[in-house]
Amino acid sequence: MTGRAGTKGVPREERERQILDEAAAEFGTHGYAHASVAEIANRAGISKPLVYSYFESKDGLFLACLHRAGPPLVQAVAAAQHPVPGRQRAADTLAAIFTTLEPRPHDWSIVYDPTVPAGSPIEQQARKYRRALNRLGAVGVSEVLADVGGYDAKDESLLTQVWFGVVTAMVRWWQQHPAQTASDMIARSQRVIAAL
Amino acid sequence: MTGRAGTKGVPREERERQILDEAAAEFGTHGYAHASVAEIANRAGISKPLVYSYFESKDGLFLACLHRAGPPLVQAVAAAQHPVPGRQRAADTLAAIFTTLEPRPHDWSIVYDPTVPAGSPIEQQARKYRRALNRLGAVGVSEVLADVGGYDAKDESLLTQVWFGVVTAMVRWWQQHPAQTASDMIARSQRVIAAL
DNA sequence: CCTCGAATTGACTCTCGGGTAAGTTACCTC
DNA sequence: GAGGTAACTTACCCGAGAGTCAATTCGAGG
Repeated sequence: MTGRAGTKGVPREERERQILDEAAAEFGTHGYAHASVAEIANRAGISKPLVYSYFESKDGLFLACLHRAGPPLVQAVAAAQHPVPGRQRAADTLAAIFTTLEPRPHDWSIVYDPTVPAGSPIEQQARKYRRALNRLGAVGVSEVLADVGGYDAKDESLLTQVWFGVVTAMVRWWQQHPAQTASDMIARSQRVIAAL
Repeated sequence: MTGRAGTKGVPREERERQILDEAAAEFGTHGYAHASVAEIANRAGISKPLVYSYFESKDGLFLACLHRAGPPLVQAVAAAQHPVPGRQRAADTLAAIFTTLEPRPHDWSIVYDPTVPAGSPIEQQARKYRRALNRLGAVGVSEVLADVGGYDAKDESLLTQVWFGVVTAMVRWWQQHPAQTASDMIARSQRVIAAL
């Protein structure tokens, strides 16, 4: 933005962090396909080639965001699975997700970005994280369904997708109400779950 | 695809219907921003300029899809609102939605397409339909919340968003399992709702 | 059978965004 | 203070996709 070339004294590590933060926000709001690298550079106050010099490509940049977002989520959700009844387990899982997402709520949208090109390496990586989360979610789901009985495998798949639809909806709502803290969200989600 | 110009004897009205069908599928799967008019033309077995001669622009094409998708949904959902307890009302509403969506499940994704450019006329039109559906959904939501009490306006907004997240998740699941009929979906959704 | 309009196309332009080449500034070291 | 290197930029290339133009074929009236 200065118009002049030459270093500004910001070390690579710190710059990379700034870029990743802005990229996560941009990818999270517009999705991979709509996000523009130039816009990400703008937000970070630098120029496009610097982004390309640190991360090789748009894919590389997204992948870096993914690798920062995915593992903490998987780990937190796995740690939240205790043998308690369905509603409580759902609430615990949501609490773990909100806590993990506190620094960057957009990270969820990155893992569940529907606009990444099918078959691309980034889609495969995202799918790995999603599959891990899916497996964890399916446990709670089948437990809930088993209580009532009379269901088939497709019902299970449907309810799992509904569950992630619920999480996604809550996270998106959070993104639209950034003033809310993670604790606020946990409290709200508990009230909402109780109402069902 | 013939390679030759000249009429193929298909009257405008029928061609428009074909184009709209393919456009709905394409917009529904890839979203407005990713959908390519050339690809829509391909699927319909015609060339791009014909699409532009019937619908003026990509916006015009999307708008036509919107106007075919929105009103039936709003009307069906409105008609499904009876003064019954929360769970039952949700099931009724879902049944109305699935029935309306039977010919083209992608129509839901068109009304809720997150990739339409903000501020554009098509976004404003889509927002109108969404707002209508939202108002109807909010009635059921506030009723559900009132039963337990101790909630605020933000909780209401959150639960409304969650409700539409649930519907969207179910419709998306349907799109991935096209062999299911509307009746199948209604039965599944009822089982799932009962399990909560 | 001749013309007129509707249906239809190949081939073009223009813009936008990913990606690159080559150069510029500042600091650090000897 | 003369390199060398890390942090930066401007200016460009190129492919994809929206949108346009001029021509071509066919069927229906006179």
